[in-house]
Amino acid sequence: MGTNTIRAVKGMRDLLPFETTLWNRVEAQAREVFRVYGYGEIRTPLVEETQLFARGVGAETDIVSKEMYTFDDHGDSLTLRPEATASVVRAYIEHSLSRNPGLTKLYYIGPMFRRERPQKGRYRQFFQIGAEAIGSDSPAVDAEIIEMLWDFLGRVKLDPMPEILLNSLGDGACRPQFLEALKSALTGVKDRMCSDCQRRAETNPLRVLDCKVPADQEIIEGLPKITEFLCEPCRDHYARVQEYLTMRHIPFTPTPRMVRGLDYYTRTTFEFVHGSLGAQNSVLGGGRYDGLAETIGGPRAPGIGFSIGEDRLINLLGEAPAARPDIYMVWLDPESQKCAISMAADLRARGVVVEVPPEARKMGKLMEQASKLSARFALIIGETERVSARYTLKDMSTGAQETLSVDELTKRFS
RNA sequence: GUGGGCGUAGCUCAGCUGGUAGAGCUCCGGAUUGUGGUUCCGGCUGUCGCGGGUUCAAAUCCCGUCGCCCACCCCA
Repeated sequence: MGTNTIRAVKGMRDLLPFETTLWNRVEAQAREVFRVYGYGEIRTPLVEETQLFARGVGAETDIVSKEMYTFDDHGDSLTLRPEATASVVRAYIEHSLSRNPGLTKLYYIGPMFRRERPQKGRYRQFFQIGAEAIGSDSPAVDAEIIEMLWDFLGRVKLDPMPEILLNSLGDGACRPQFLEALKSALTGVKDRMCSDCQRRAETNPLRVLDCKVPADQEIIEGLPKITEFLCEPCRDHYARVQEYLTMRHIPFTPTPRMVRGLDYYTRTTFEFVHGSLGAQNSVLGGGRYDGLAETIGGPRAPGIGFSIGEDRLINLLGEAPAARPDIYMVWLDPESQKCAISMAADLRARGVVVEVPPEARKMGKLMEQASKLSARFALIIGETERVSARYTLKDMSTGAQETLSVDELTKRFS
């Protein structure tokens, strides 16, 4: 690798064929699950007005305050989307989707951008598969969306399945009271906590609950819990989400200490965590955002959604078997090449994976290539085959050969 | 933004206390001008990340820098 070689920019990577087969499989599975749950695909722009994220996601969040790719476009401040929920809700408002009958259920698959220091399972361009159900605040919607995720992860055969952490963050009526209680409790104990927590106590008290420093755990145990402060409607909502999940036999762990990094979350929040992901153990996260639409200037539109870290999910799934040709065309002279080309066209039209070598080579080399590419069969086409109109099909794993007419051959592979 | 580890061939890596670069795999060719996977023979590829310093001499020691990885912060 020379010094002047141009390489992919930091935190962004190429996905090569041996990886994309698995990516495509996962995405196809996601689309199928979304389809049967009644979700339609939405494709929003990768670039939005910076204000959308500043107001939607929250100006004080880490994402907005220090991780966005923002640039000036002839006087307009634009940014590469760091997440998709704000865009989807923006589109929901812009196109008056609330006029459609029933819930608006949308899904998306695509790249997001955050300028963070890369590490395992964290990239500056990363992919998310997500969905949003907008237009209802019913707890049944919360449970169904989690069911859909559980269904999806089962279908892609994630093993073991992740742990579902569940919490409620309350709403505008009760969360402020909890925050007050938390802040006043912290003033008494923060001096005995780690330096990060002392800082968080000021900037983002909720995050203190999420601290992993062992020495702080006992103190955190003694802090107020959000669930003790939920107002009646929020308490009821949370209880019913749990009932609906239990009814569906979906295991979950109520986790009052789990908080989320985006400002728009209200009530239900959840996170699916997996042990073998390193420090970035969250495979997906989501929650309810009953106030988001209003925050970005629309009508009230309660909603709930999630986003799956596709890079992380893929990480957990291992590797897909390599693609291999069904037939490698071993042609031996120019006339046979023509023959190989036209037979390949017929076979490919039937979905058979056919490889036609581009240049004339010795038969031994061609067989060697067929073998190296793990072709299932080699089809030998030479003068002998042409004059008899019967072609030699060799099974590469057993070495058995047989001669077939074109008709027999197509029948064999249809 | 902060900390730690690591940068030698396409890949995995060796190279001890400084003497100016190697192995395996891959790739290409031949043994084998109509038969591969085994075997044998031959061959290609490196500014030893980059820059500077010490030295008669640096892949090796020192400084700086860049990159990658992991962790922190935070999060998908």
